[in-house]
Amino acid sequence: MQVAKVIVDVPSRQTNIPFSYLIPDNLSDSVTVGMRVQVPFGRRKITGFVVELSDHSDFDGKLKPIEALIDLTPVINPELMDLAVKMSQTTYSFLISCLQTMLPGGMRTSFAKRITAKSEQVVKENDWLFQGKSSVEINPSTTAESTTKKLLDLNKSDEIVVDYVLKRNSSAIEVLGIKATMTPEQLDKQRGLIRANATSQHKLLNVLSEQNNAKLLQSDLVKSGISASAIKSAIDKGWAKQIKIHQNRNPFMQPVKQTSALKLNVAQQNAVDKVSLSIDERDATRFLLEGVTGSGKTEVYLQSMAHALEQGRTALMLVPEITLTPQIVNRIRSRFGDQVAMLHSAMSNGERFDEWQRINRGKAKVVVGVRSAIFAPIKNLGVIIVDEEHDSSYKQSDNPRYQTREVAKFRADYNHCPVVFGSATPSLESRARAQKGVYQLLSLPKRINDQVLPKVDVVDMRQELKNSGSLLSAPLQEKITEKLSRHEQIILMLNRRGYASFLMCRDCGYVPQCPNCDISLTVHKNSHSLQCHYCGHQEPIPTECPMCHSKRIRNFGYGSEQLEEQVKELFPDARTLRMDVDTTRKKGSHERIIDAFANHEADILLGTQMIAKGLDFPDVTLVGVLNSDSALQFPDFRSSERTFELLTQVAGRAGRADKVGEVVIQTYNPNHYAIKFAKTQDYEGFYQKEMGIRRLGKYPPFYYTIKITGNSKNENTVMTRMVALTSYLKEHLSSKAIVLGPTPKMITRVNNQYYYQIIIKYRFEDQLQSALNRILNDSQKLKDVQLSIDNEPLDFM
DNA sequence: AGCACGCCGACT
DNA sequence: GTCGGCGTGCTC
Repeated sequence: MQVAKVIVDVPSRQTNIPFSYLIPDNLSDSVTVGMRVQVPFGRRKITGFVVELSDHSDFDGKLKPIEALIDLTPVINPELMDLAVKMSQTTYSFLISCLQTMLPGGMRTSFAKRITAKSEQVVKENDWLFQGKSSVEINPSTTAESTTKKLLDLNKSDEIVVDYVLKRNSSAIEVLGIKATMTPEQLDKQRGLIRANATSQHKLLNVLSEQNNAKLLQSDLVKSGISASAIKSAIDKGWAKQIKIHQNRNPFMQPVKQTSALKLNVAQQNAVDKVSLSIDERDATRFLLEGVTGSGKTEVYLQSMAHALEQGRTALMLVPEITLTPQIVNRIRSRFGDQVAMLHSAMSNGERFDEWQRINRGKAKVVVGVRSAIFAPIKNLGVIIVDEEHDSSYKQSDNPRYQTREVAKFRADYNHCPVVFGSATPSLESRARAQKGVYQLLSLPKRINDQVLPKVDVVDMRQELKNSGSLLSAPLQEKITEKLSRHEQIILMLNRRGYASFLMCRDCGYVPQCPNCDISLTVHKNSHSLQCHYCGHQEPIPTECPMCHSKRIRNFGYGSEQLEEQVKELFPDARTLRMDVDTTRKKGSHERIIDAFANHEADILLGTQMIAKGLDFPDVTLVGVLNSDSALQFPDFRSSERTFELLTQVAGRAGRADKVGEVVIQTYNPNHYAIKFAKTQDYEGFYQKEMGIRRLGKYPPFYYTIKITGNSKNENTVMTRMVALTSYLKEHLSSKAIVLGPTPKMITRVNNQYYYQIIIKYRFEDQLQSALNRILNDSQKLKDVQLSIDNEPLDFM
């Protein structure tokens, strides 16, 4: 008997165990661990991952056979299989979720329900469903309840057959395009029929007649300034027809010039030597590479990776979400050429699938990517680089809540290779480990070419408030004027957390709240609506106060939109660019804004955090942080660390070329240590001070932490359950463990669900994992409260 | 998560 | 009497 143990694609606690299936004879040679299979499960058909092959099963019932193979080669290799199991244990999440997150998005398969009528009569009677066809496909997750009921009836009366068809939503390599249907002569005549000022349509006519036989990509046309509506009207007017183009995807836009290794300074050379030695000796040393912006960390990464390749091994480099710009990728590709594969969230599903496939086939020797790239199926790793290791995007915020740094260590152990964690402002956890000798510390103390650090001014906004109340302090305004007159560029950053603009009645103080959540609604000017950032609720902006009917209901607080308005008022001649979630929502718009600013199409770039990181504009000589301390307002133990990090990062943006940069930090807490150390760019000073505070507060890195969140639509139910959990935990953990709570979350109600949390702080608790698993299992039965566990949460909020 | 079975209220 | 509400439990 040949049996495959399968983890089925049903994310629930009861199905979080392998199910046994018979391997039919025709598949007996092909089924391997790590492949996905199609199996019957109850009445349904679903996908699953083969996790083990065996000659027997412990299940007493009758085994069903595997129906089909989805993959011809394993998609999860043995290393990743081990990792998935370990990860599901440490993150308290389902094994199936871990396996799924390892695959590139778009490779997920799902089943569509196919409804087939048993007779012509049935088709006719149910035109709402069949619309003349004898068989239709239905997506189970988007089917309305009323439809489901009707289908059930039809099924009962034996009028239809329901089965399932596999839907593979990967690699849709088809993109929209158009092709001319008229000859150039005919197109010429069309010119007379459209308005002279319809520039977009004229342009399109030119392109159509010049490239009369070509298949034109819609995205290329839009890029060259032809509007989508012009394309649409071209199709309507019969100039061209819409076609689907099979595109050979290549995520790298242009070819890059080959570059070679740069000369290293003493500290850099030392770092490269240490890492190389560790690669040669195949030991899984963890390095912490600490060096300020401009100290040449990237060159150390590149030469370490080059060394791994020389030894016939491979390299994996991780960068934070927003830092993975074409600039960075090109720098890596210029060194390693076509052996580089890139995995980035801004790529399309299809592009990522292609890159993943190249890696899985062993065609790529270097992988560069964001968080999820840590699961790239690259074999024979020689070195792993985690750049900006403190960055919060390395922790996944939903299940499985893994920390990329920890996954990197697992893979390093498995491959016997070193990991290099690099940062100008390392996380306290990593820096403390370096202190204890768990990580090996490598320092790059000097900036390349002995560039001077920018000059940082701190402006006390409490004084400024008395004077004007403007967002921009007088000293900052002066500096902006000065830089503008010299045609130098400026970056203004607004830390938007908690500073979104809301509506308030000037007469009675009423602030519109979200009906589903405990939070005020945010004003969105461009869509002219009030929106809730937590549940997505939208409503129109009222013209009068619903409470007191006053007309004096106005914006309050500052968003980047308000900032832009104010800047335009104060500096009418300056050209501004805004970069925030609103202006970067569309794919590629992020790059477009960066390029535009780099090309001096604007004098002032303003926006939120995302402009702080990784960008390199040599002509920026002034950076202003308008509300540097808004993070400090948050009651969270990491708020100082975040503030310091952010300010240090932004300061690094100013004056990287020959010009000395200036930084203006506006704050209401000029005496806060995070601000003071940021002013002098003194990471080590900050580290010492912050460690003292963490020790006193029994926070990480002195204690490990776990956050348990519970939610329910009834506030009392969650509260009682969480109180019970707290006493259970106190009973089952040692007296040294600290169990805090339960406390309502800062925003207690979201989407009409009430959220409460418990924090556990501990050092050594061997009973913890089993206690938490028991809690999760029990909560399966009592499903009035939803529980989720976050191991080493980023915040306690 | 689905999907079915099963046990109690308001209706042709 | 039955249709249908959703609580409970299983899926190899």
